[in-house]
Amino acid sequence: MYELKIRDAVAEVTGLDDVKIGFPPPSMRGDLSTNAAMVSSTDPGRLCAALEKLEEVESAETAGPGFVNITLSPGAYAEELKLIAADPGKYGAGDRRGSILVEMVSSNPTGPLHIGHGRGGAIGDSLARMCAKLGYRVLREYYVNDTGRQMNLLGESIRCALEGRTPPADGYRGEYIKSVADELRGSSVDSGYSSRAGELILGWHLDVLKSFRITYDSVFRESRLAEEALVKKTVESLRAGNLTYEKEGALWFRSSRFGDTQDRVLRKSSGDLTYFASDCAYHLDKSRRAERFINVWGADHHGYTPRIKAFWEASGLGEKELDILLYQLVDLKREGEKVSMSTRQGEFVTLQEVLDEVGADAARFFMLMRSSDAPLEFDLELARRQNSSNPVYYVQYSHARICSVFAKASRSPGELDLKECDPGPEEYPLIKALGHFPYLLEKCVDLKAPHFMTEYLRDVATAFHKYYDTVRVIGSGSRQETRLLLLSGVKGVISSGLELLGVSAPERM
RNA sequence: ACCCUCGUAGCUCAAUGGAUAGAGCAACGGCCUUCUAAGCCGUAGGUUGGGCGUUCGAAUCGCCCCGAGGGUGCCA
Repeated sequence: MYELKIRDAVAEVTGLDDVKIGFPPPSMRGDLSTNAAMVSSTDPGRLCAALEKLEEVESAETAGPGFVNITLSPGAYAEELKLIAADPGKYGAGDRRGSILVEMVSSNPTGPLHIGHGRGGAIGDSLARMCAKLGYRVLREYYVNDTGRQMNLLGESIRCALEGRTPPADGYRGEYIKSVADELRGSSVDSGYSSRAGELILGWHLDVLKSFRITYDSVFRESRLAEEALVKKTVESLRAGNLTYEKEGALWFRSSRFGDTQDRVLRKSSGDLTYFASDCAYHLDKSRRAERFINVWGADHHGYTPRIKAFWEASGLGEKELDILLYQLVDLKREGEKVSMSTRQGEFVTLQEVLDEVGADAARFFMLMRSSDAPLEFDLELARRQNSSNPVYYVQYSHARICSVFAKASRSPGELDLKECDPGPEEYPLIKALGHFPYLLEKCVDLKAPHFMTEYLRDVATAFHKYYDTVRVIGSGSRQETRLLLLSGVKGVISSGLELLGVSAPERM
């Protein structure tokens, strides 16, 4: 954890609270670099002197326009490797406190999940895994809109399918409607088919997500809000707080006072409460279940975020962090051709179909390779290809190669002798790659950007493959134990990293 | 019309205001008698859409223009 230690030392000297540690360009001397002296107008010489007091630092020098470049001591490498090899699964784990609730996917149960839902799930779940690794208590929640117009339409569409009639013009069609209808044939229809159908489809969703390695701690149904009169209560409390007004027969929330572009209707002139009112009630209820919140939403909802944030502020919840993480939609391609994604016609490619075709490993890795801000091009052919053009195999292959070395050496990572740990310059670059893991993990969580992990794992895999190519492990005499320890460390970081992405680390390929 | 996101190598994309803008794929040329060649090494590829500004320093921040996608309901 030398990177974190050095970062904290730099923070102390410069007084900055967001110190960035980077790597100097390859042509320059030094293993780590910081611009903190420039940014904080600290005398770089003073920073160098302070850093050189650390046992992890061999030397520190000023370079360029005021960067401080740090050269690590041999002891830093040895200690880091011992730390990793002693308990690879625990390396990078943090002791952060508090609870985080991650809401993700939350699809209406009116049709199958598609690839876009998968992206939201992959981002949310991986972020949740990373938060948990840093020590937070994490809750994954699924919010289900199981009431309202769309659900009524679903019920109506099922009824039509059962009675052999054509569905309403704006109703749902497609093979899955027939499947649902078949399941419900002959069951009681006292309250229509919508609620039974919704539960059935919700079950499918949770099953697909499970095979996508996403499981939930809670499923919150919108219908519960009505049952417990929570929407009414929420609206009443806004009204009592003088945050609403009546206009043209409707009740409006003064969201524009809290940063929204306009006020929003809570109760229509028809007397019905809006979907927004339900969502407020849901967020109010949810706010009691954790200290911090992350909503993972498709970018098509971005216009909706100011009003929810406005409600959050208006309800006095501003001290609890609510992050709405938006992700751009997915362009599905097959051999370079865009795959049609029309929704109501039932022609879209479902998440299940993608999983059947490329497997959960490739699907998760691909969806996490890009920044959430960028649209994702998902090429089914590439994801399915079992060769070097597929990046997920590159990372997994490094893990399999290591397992193979241990098998060949008839040793196992758990039985190595830490006292034999004595890395030299050949090992340094690879240890340095491993040593970046704790810092990178914090970066992923703090920037809510799990895609950094995919890039990092490719870097580690590259460092490993280079090492493997030039350094012989088995039969290297007195060096062998150190090298096995290093491989054990690489194996640990790769499998931890893949685990955080929800991707398997195969022992053989 | 307004708002949001994006525009970086032939393609897909990285880069939390830093140093000579980096990877992968595709192309070309090398490396298996040795722990998995799903690997490694090398070559080539750029006016970061265009312009003006802010500053020690801009792909990143501001303004204008061009282009792509999304959003703007008393729908859910």
